[in-house]
Amino acid sequence: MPNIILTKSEEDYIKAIFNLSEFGNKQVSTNSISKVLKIEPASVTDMIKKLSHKKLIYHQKYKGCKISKNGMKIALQIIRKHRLWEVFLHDKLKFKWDKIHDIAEQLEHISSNKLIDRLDDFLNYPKIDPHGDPIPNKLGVIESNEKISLFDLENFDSCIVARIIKEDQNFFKLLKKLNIEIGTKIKVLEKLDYDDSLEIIIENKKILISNKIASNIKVSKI
Amino acid sequence: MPNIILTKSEEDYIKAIFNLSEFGNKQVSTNSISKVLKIEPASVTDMIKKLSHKKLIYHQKYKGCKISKNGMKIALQIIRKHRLWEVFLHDKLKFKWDKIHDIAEQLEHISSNKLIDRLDDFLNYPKIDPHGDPIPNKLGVIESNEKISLFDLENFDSCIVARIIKEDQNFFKLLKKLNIEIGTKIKVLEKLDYDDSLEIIIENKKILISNKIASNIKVSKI
DNA sequence: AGTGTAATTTAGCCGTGTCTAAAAATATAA
DNA sequence: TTATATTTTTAGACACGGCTAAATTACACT
Repeated sequence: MPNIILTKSEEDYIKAIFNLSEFGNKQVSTNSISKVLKIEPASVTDMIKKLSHKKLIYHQKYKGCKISKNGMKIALQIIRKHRLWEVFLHDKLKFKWDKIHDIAEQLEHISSNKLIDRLDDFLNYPKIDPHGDPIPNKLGVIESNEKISLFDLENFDSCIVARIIKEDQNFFKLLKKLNIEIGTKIKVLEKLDYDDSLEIIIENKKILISNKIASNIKVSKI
Repeated sequence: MPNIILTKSEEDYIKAIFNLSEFGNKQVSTNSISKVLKIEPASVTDMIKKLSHKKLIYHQKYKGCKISKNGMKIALQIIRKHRLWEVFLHDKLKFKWDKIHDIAEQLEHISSNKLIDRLDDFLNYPKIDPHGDPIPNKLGVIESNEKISLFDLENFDSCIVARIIKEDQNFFKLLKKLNIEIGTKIKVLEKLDYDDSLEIIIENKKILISNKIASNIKVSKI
């Protein structure tokens, strides 16, 4: 059980590295971290050294880094906090699901285990956040019920939107405009050969979405 | 309406200076700030210069500082946030009233006006926090219903504890041990001439408390 | 295999917010 | 009123987490 106190910056890096690592399996490049955190590569290198010194990641010069067991535990706790706060903001404070991310980004750095456990209890131990992302439990375990991507459906399949992969704020806004959110029913009409975009029906309206959009929407078939 | 973004440190100083200023009336010494924030006087001087430059306080060399109109507005917003979060922690998450301060100390720095307004609504626009401290409204206005200090009661007066003046964590712990909290009924038996301590009855038990304790407990006479 | 480009690291700088040590101003007491 | 004590400020340093510019390494392509 690592109980190291990290700065906000360190936590941001650990979370970013974890998110880029596909559950700790992939080597993460300095540049990719630089991009998601909007921090220059040179600065990223500095922080990589620091986190590597703290044994939260492994680092091979010029070869990117890999998150350690302890780093992963910490990342999962931060993600847990983030997602629980999102549930609070959405369910209790009635924020719209596309407005909660930035505030949760701040709240995730509040440090008190007791606080987060009580919040979890207060919210009734939710399993997913308002974007459909699974919430790790106290021990960092994620109940993984991986959904299929909208892009992988066949023509004429119907489905319910289960999860929105967090791209960025613009992606949320776009989905809002298209009336797509968790629970929305979608029917696939046709996957176009031309550019792999998808013709779908939402609430009796036919629309076209790109394959990029489709692959970031996870669904359950019905 | 000042909408300047301040760092956590700057906010801590503004709050401390406001608290020491007795509603902006009193000149606040460098040393007193140093003591409450546990930061060396030399560092305090630096920050005073910075805040003075931002017109949040006035500063005369060697003569301490005074909080400005804008500084006061900011301080009141921070205090509002702090106290609303305390209500949340106490009423919703069921934290004991003597455990909430430190967590609220972190939460008060979360910056989102919308968040705090929704929280206020969610909590049903509370007028006081769990320590009995009044909560400023959106405009920074405090509904002041100043209570009398326990120390100022006469022999054989009865009262209800209305407010605990925030001294420090030890004071809270002490009161907890004495079974004194907001709403506790107290009867004064005698103010002792010898050292101004007070003999009081709580739940049929006679105890002795110092004048320092008594003067930091505000009550309503019954 | 050699070379050019992209990724990464090093080196050196800067603002923030802290510190210590010493100097200056103010307050207090003889 | 003068000496002493206390408070406050100045000066100079440092850790942190950024930056830019330059050097180095890795990789991809002919």
